Amino acid sequence: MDADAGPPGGDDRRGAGRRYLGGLCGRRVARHARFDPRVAVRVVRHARRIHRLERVDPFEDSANPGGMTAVTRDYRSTLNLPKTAFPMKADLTKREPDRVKWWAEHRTYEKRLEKNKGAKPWILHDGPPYANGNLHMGHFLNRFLKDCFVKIHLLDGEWAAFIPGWDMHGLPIELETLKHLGLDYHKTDPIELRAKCKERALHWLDIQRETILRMGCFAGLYDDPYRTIDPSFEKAIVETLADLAEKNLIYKGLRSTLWCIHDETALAEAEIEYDDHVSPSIYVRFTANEQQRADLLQRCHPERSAEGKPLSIIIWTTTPWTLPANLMIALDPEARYGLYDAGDELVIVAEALAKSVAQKLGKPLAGLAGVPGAKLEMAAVRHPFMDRDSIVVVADHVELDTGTGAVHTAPGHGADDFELGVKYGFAPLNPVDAAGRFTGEAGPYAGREIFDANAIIIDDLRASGKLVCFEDYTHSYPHCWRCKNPVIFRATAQWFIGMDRERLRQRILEQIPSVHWIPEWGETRMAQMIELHPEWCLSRQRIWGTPIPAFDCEACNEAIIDVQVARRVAERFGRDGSDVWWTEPLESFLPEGFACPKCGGTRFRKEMNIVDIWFESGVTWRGVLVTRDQPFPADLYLEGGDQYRGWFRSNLITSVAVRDCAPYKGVLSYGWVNDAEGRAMHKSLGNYIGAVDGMETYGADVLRLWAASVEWSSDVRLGPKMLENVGNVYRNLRLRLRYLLSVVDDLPPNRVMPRSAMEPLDRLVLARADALAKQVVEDYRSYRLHDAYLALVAFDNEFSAFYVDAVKDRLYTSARDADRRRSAQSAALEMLRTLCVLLAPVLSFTAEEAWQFLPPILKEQAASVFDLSLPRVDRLDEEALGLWSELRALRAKVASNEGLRDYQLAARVSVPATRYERFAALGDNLREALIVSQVASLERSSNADTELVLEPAQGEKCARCWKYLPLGGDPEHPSLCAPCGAIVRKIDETAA
RNA sequence: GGGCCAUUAGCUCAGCUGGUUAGAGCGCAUGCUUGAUAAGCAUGAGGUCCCUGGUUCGAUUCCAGGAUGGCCCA
Repeated sequence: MDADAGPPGGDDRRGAGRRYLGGLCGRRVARHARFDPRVAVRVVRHARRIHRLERVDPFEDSANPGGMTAVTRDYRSTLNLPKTAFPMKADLTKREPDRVKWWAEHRTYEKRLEKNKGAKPWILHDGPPYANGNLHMGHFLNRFLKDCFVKIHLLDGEWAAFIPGWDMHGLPIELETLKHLGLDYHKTDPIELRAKCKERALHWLDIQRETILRMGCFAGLYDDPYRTIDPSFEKAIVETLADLAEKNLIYKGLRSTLWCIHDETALAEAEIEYDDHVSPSIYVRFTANEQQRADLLQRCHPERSAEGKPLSIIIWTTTPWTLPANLMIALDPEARYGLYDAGDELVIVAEALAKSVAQKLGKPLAGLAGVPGAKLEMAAVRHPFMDRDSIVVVADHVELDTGTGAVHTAPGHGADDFELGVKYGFAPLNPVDAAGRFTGEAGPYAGREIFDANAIIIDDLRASGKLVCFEDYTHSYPHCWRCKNPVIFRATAQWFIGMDRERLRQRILEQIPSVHWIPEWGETRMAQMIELHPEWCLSRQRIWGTPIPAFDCEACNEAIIDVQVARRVAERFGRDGSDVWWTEPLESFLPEGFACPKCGGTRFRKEMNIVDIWFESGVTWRGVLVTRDQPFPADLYLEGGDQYRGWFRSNLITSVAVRDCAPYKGVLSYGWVNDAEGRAMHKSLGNYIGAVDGMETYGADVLRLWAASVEWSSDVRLGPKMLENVGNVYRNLRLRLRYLLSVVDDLPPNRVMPRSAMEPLDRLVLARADALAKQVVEDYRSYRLHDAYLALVAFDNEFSAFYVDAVKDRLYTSARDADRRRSAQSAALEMLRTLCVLLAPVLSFTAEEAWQFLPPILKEQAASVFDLSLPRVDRLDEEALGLWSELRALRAKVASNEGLRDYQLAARVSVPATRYERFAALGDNLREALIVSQVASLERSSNADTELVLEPAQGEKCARCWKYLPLGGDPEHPSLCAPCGAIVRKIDETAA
């Protein structure tokens, strides 16, 4: 027996193909004709096709040895070929906008939510995007993920009420508005500016909402979003402030705050960006007077006499303008500091840095003595140009890798410095005004702009001999996130949340482990964020925001935030909005007879600071979940990883402060969207893809599929090549849906068969589909979108190449209403439902489109794909799954057999008896699955336990079904096999 | 500079607690089909598992150090 027996003439066919193409390859055509290479490949394939149609098929010849290819009747019209109006070409950019309208008109989301009413709630609480500017692909990912998970939970039968929102106050909008309208901040009436800001923010909200809807996010949701400018939201903000005041967590105090002299406002940590900046780096002598010199020498106990040389502590700074505010010099208490003879002077610096200081001095240093920094505490030297002393203190933030180990300390101009000032009892000296000019306290520099003063101070130091050295120094320096100018530290009176009052920080840390963090490292990340959180500065000196409901006593200047007053203000804002703070007199918010709790005064000044917008978005749990009667805490917060420091943190702090409970049960974070090379996208780099551009180029569904195809728990990449890649996968998925639609097209509802009545192979494929559904649903429920994507694509492939290819014969050649055909169609219908519902959360547009092309009578109650439910598969049919994979392996073996390859219908396959028996239950479906004409069992006695035997099928090729069978049973149809003959006869009779 | 994350085929990704020839989809090449047809099927070529050490009988996997990129912070 010749197992390699293939159809005769095979070699000729290959030869013919090769001759015709003459080595032409797609890319060469492309270069020549200057088209898209993919188009060129199609051109080549088309050329081959034409060629083959014209040539004589040697296969046909061999089937009819006599060469009598009698041109018989064309039986094609008697087949049940697939048919559907579902277009092959997606035309997403054209069709998607219509679908958006369709969903809105059909109120698809509202209806589904209504249907799920009373079910278990699942609340994804929306972190508000900032209503300023167009949306980028990071926003796309954000919106897609939220939409996708909301849809998953809706399809899973839960009450997934999602309330989207916008963050609408704040400096960026205020600045954008001023710029857009060409207004001068100082000359604009606050109420007018606030009105303009509101208008501007609403303008951006509309644009962003439009974009989000275009993404396929459920319409209807967006009719009534929450907005931080809503009176009800402002009320929640002020109520929270009142609660914080009641709980002793809010206070006004002088603090060294990050301050932008350009925008004239204090900045929160979150409003700072670090960027390289060139600063003047100077080493400066702080020289002791006679008495101080004696004290220092006594502390050091030099072995040799120090004679009469002047003694200085040398400090290093990169901010000369802070020198007028210098009050102290900080040393590391444990590190050793040396007293050195530099020839004509004595200097004190850290021993570890003496070498580098010697270089700066340009003189060798000879050690005279060494002591730990602690020994010098409370010693003093003279300020280089102000008429006062600078006191030596110790601190553990002193670094010993740069500078001199003696740190210039100005409590008015640095966080560490401030803390030290508090510790040693120095009130911060702040000789700089809001606009960055020196005040009278800066002595000779009064009136100068601080950065301009750097050069003058350096010149003066040089002239007075206090300057050791000066050079440019490039380092990472904090900048204002808005205006990009370098910021400074400046001590001002601000409102704070006391992170360390009432064990707040500790209480927050205690809540963190009870939250489900995805990925897991989110837990340590958040703990870190809380541990590192400094006192939270709440106040901002701008007007586009919610006022802090406080006031100062005119008599004693006491800053007052009174719980009862704050609650009255909250009520009032809830009715009329926060403009009333500007339009109404303070008295209208005070209860009758209110007096200063400190001095009894009755005249007050309104606090005109507004609250940090991070605080506003930080109370969305209250402004949305509580205000709109949603369950608290929410099931999930879902944002980019940058929000551990932002919204995840701000909500956690305020919620624990007020309710002693995290506002979320789970937190899911995703990574950054970078370009194809993994670099951050920037408009200036030209690698930026806007959300609207992306959708107009590729279609929202392709972008949605992209988002599911990448592993977004860490950073993801996005570029044209990837989107083309995903586009191909999209096309495959679409065409499989299309094929299924074309199969079920003529299936009458009363002929839809239950699984139990189906052909064995159809039951197997549905068992496999169950396994898919089970996995995908589990993945969906645990937010593993990417795993679901992989499973769907893999199944899609397996399904198409194995099952569909096999079942075509049954679908096309059976009698139209034969049970064996209706069985395959019923399986296809079930498959279609399963695939549509599984794909709907991701490919919302395409799944809905496919569903709408299903014959209405087969849709049952589901007007939209979102009326379906995710399959609930409790138990898998393991036996069927085992059989399925064995069958696939057998088929692969048959199909990959050299010689037989590609000509399977011409073959008869004999399989080992044990195998054959294994598949006995499949009946004729075994032959069908192998796509051969005949299957037989090998004799038990043969030792071919693992071998297949392949031989030419007996009989001839039926002109209708193409299987090899005995022909000619019916004289009227000599080229047909018996079953085909009977079917054609019946068709002819009906037609007649 | 510090914390965290990532690095597997041209691209996107699998690879469970260490164990034979590291897998999938897309792309590419070749062949088949022309009854899913601007489609379908089959086969194949692609890998220094980022690098260097260490632990181990054995490392893509564990440990340490480094490189590159990213986020967050200084």
